[in-house]
Amino acid sequence: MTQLTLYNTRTRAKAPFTPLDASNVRAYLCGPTVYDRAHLGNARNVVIFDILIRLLRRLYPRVTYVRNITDIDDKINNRAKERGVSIEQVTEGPIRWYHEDMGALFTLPPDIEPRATDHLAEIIEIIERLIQNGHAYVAEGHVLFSVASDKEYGKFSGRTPDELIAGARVDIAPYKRDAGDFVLWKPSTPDLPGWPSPWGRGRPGWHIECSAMSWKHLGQDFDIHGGGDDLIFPHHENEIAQSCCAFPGSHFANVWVHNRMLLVNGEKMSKSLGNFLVLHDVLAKAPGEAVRFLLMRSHYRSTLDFSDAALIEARKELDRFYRALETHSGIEAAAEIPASVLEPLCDDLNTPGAIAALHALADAALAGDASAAAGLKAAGAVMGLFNLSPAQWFAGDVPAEVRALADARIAARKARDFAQSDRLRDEIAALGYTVEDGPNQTYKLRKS
RNA sequence: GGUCCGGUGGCAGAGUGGUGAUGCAGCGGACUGCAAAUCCGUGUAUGUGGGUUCGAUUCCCGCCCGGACCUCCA
Repeated sequence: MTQLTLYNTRTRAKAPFTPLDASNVRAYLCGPTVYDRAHLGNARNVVIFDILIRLLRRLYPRVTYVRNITDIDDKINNRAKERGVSIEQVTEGPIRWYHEDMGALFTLPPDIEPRATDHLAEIIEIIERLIQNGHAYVAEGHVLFSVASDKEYGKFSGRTPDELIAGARVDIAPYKRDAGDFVLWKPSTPDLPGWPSPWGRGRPGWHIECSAMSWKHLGQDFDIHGGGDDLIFPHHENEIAQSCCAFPGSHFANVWVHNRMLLVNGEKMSKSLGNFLVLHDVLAKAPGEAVRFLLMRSHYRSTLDFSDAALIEARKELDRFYRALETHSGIEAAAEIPASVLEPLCDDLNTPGAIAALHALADAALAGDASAAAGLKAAGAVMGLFNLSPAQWFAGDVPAEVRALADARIAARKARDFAQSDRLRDEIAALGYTVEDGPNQTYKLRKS
């Protein structure tokens, strides 16, 4: 079995992956805060993790994949207040859209998709433990984590408490003992959603829900925790602090996998900059698999600058793979993933390297090598590619009108009326299709 | 300001201490009524100045440029 190697943010180094329990690899991905449509950056994160999960499932008998939904959040509260509706009414649409959009990218659903609203008991228990352990304190109705109580605090993201204070750009709440202390629980006014707690009616802070949900579903220690690299600080630093201090002796996640941010026109795509591309809009102008492929064309730890040109290129590359599969139509995927693909994937998810190997397989398949086609299909499965039949990929459901024009064109060609034949080809092109002639008066249509 | 990452051909994008993958685009050719697809051939690159080395794109240092985090963000 090929050994999987992953870059671990915690150690800032690549290392062979060793599961805590090889019979059940446990992984957690920070999921969406559901108040809006998912954007393309969310998609990169989920697609990359999807490939990791597929790969792990090839390498280990069982993988438990947990991806949470954060449905408690001030932005959600604000929307609910603006619209005069419940938070459930705010989150219901975004959750459905999220599933639809991620499904369109052929990402696998997680095994467990816990919601913050279902884990108040666990959240409260962790906070109580932290207070008991002397890692948290109550102040003016808030419960705060005391960073000074945790000598490990800051190590993960590579910063010192001094740096945190120096870098603080926000007003420091007067009830905080240290500038870096963060909220575990905060009071809710009557007009805001709230839950009963030993500290009064309130709501959890931002980071605690992930500590609670990963604990509930994966245990105190688990294998892999993923997310975008903008979450390293403060989100993941705080998750580690909360979980490790609540459960002395535990180490929380073993390996931390962070993908780099997606850029648009050379700038980070973010909600605060307002330059984010809504995934749903991108999916409207390109096939989901092309979007997926685009997101794996560069290594997950390097920046990816999105452009329409890149999206077109991604689609063209997939065309070639589908053409190779088309020449061996109906072929079954090989039982084994070709080593030329598996090796780069196992080397810290080197998807561009794997794609290069895919091209070599496609070349061989186009030259008539059926085993290469079977290997291509197997390799595609672990990367979440080739989900459609070649006919679906190229043409989808061809309108009858286009079919009729193509049939008429074949008739014209039979009669050697090439002027008419070319006119019909132009008409077909105007409807968005390209017609390719095959042997013996056959043709193929594809979307142009 | 502090911390960190990166600069590879027209574009996208890997690897590697020893003549620089892969794709897209381009060019020439085969095939085709013409195309499309496919096949064959083909040009162009390691930001910059030093250092280490028999040899550096790869390691080290300076410089320039770009990006990220330090605040809600995947």
